[in-house]
Amino acid sequence: MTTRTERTRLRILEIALRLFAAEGYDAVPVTRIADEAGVSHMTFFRHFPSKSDVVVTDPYDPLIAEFVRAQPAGLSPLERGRRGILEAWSRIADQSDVADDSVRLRLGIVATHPGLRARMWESQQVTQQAIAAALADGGTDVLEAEAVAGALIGALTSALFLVGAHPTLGMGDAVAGAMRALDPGPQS
Amino acid sequence: MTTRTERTRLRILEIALRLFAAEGYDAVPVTRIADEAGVSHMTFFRHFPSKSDVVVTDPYDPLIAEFVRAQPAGLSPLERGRRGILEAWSRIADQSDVADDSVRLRLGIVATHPGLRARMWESQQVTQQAIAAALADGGTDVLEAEAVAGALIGALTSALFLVGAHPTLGMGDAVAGAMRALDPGPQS
DNA sequence: GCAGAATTGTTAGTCACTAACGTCACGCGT
DNA sequence: ACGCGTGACGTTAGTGACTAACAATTCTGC
Repeated sequence: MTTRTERTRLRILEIALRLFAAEGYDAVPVTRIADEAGVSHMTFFRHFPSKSDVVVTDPYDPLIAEFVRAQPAGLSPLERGRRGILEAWSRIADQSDVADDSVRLRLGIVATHPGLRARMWESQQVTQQAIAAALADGGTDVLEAEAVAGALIGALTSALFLVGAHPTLGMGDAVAGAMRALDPGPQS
Repeated sequence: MTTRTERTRLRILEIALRLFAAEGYDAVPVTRIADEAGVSHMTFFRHFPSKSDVVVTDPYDPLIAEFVRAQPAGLSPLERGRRGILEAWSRIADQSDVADDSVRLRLGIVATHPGLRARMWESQQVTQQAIAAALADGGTDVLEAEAVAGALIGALTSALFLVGAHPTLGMGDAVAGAMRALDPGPQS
């Protein structure tokens, strides 16, 4: 049951992504997208609070934080975060359609544009804060929780940008590789 | 020998920071800053390419990458990065004046503003890329180098935001704490 | 003091985004 | 099937960041 709102939103989104990919993000004004979608620029902004949201929005679940919270308290904060993200990813990868072409297309657009990279990082901050809160609730002190969460999101974000820049790199491999890079290896 | 350019730049900077701190970043238009500094808005933009540069610019040296590169090749990439940043920081802290009040003031303004946080992260990306390149030159594969660099900058950035939000937290302590959070501890 | 160079000002314009308010069409109940 | 209320959409007018082109000013070396 697709409502009218969803249809309009999707139409705007597809046209915008096509134009951005073809002509470049900065070269395409919002009015152009609105025109080609047969709507006014106001309608565009009602569906996407800002131009960049078209390309940056995907609900990278605060569900990640739940998986972090679920890790055994005996582990170091970094290790809890690592494993939480890995588990969350495998859960997400199951219900596929996340690794679909639209995501890759968006990552491709974002990866080449510093301002959009920053916007994407900004959008990940809610996840980062959720992870930090999960760790801090587990008794980790605030500075360490914040630093670990920042590191995890930083590594993850870098990996996703690589995916956008490298058509041959799979998202699953990238995420797994990023988390492996933070693996301390066997502890003494 | 302070040139005219430097004087004008400094005047704009001081007035802008004062206004931002007093009334909020979004509430102060560029024209207002220009007026109070006795210049036109064009002069503002000639000294600061964008409004946010006033608050986000400080040359957090690509010197960091040199210290990373200088770490022994036997260590893991993460460990090389950790130690490189720690050494770079101690070197920077020596020639003081980095930890001065202006930096804290700017961090305070940035920390409360999501868009500015993103801009600051964006400005750290040149350092991140330099670190990634340093690691990749040392034989680390690209994904791991990129992920580690992202993690380091992510942790560092989070720590700096905490400094901005917490007047009692010292910058040195924050940086040290952030790096400690990524310490794998004694390896087996 | 004067020529040339660097710095700044003026003006006019583009684009992202917002507020207020009017209008129309969709889909719901009857 | 048909009206009617609500939500989706349009229009207009405006603000603020930022740029280009060119004119005017101040500064500096000689």
